[in-house]
Amino acid sequence: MNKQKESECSEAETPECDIRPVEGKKADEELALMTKALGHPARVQILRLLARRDSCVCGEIVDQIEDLAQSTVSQHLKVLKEAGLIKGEIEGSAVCYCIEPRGLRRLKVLVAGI
Amino acid sequence: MNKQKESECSEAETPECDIRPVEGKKADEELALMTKALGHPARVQILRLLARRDSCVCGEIVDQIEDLAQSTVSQHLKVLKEAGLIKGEIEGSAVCYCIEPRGLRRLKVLVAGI
DNA sequence: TGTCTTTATCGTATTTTTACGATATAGTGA
DNA sequence: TCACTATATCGTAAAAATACGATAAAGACA
Repeated sequence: MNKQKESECSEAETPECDIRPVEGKKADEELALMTKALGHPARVQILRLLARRDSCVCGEIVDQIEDLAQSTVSQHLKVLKEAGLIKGEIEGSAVCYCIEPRGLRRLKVLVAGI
Repeated sequence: MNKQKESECSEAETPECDIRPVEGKKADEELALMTKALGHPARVQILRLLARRDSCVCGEIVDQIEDLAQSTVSQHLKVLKEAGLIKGEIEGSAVCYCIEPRGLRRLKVLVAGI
């Protein structure tokens, strides 16, 4: 059984990352990395799951992603984390995942800028 | 040497595709397919190349993508085409590629809707 | 302490992606 | 007709992604 603790996601973000260029070689690579990370149905589902909440999700992600083993979901979480789209914080015995607002915002800006 | 013919991209689009849902399993798969297609620096570069123009680009794409063989670029174009993000029209002896406005718009809507 | 829960990591098999050179296809123009 | 050009496709090799079960790690709690 999974508990759900509602821990805070830090929503106060410094806007430094939002003023980087939205095109050029560097931006191309950045956008490619982020879209590649999002390029799997399970990862889209996870990102949506987290984006819909104000708070982090602790220990119920595996249950919500259908038909995938725990280790596989963990791997998908890692991909999203490495792309800077989500973050995971150890919260007692569980790990709480939430959106990395800067990363998601950056993705949206880059896609909108195409 | 590559010629560049400036052929028209049809910009008048029926908006049917813009009123589909932006979340749910179907939308997740759609978004995953599109972002996966975009998840490579060369393909981001190609999409940007085409998005910056009003017209199609005939036969100079390979030159602009550095360090990749012609056959590889052709493969990347195919991936983008299959994802509905670009289209290619045979224009005399050359093939002209341009943005598929509906597809790109759909991608933007889906990403913005996360 | 020992056991349970939760999540990450490892090892591995399978599939997919990426990239290339070679070749096919189809139009252009001498 | 015969080259020449532009693009796609084929065959193939190497790398990366995907998924799983098994196991490790670390906290919770009796």
